[in-house]
Amino acid sequence: MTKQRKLIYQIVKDSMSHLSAEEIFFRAKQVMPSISMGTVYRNLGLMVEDKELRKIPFKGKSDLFDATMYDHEHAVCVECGKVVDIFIDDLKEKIKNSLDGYLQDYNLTINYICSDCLKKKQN
Amino acid sequence: MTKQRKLIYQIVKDSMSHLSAEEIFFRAKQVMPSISMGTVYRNLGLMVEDKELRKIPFKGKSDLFDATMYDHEHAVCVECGKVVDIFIDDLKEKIKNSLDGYLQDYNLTINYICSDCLKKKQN
DNA sequence: ATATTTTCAGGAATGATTCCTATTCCTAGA
DNA sequence: TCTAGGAATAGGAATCATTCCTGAAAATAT
Repeated sequence: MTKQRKLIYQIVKDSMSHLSAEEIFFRAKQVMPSISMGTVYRNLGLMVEDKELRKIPFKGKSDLFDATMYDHEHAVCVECGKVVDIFIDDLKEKIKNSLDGYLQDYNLTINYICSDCLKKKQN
Repeated sequence: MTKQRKLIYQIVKDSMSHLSAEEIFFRAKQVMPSISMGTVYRNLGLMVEDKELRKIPFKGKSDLFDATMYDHEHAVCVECGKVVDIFIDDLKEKIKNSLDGYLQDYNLTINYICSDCLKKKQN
């Protein structure tokens, strides 16, 4: 494991939020100024393959990455951009049961308005 | 409703499959050779807004469009690219219940290997 | 220590989608 | 019927996250 990869992993692991490749790149650059975007993307991709990290794809926006590996979904507030984890019981099982074939992976992305932003809109 | 928009709608409506903007553009061009990609995208976007069409986003690939407006999800075979409709009971309700805020919309994309491709791989 | 393999930095290429601008099309009213 | 004004179009440039490419550096094996 190269030092670049270790650094990238630590940044994602230590973060309590979901980070984009660009954000990871910025943080990594403060520690290792010579690191490049290509290295960030390549290592993130490899770690996702190895199931050390999870990639959360957002169409039209940047992918986000986190180190939380148990099953959960993601909801984005369309007003403030906040991303929260969502748990839906047995979603994976339900998908498997509805499917004629082998389930490789799935992604559920929810767009919502968080309660904070709802309150602001009412005023 | 302009004739471009009517044509685009008919192409999507008449298709039994899920079409990309490029495919729609290609088909439209055969009827109306002067139509442009911008027009296709703009009208698709407007019709999605008006809930006449549904957009199925695929990160890293083209969006697909269909005219089937009831709740359903989509599974893509990672081997052959086939897209099938999937039904999961009460998914919308379950999402609402897990969410602290207002549900705007959601998208569930499933990557799987269809039974045909599974058979081919076993040989 | 040297050869071989892997990874890197930096930047160019990609490709779906959006944006921009000048032109064309519609439509309501005179 | 004619015309002014707004709406929609064609065509192409711009965008932006991501991937790909290349020569250099680093790690590992011999």
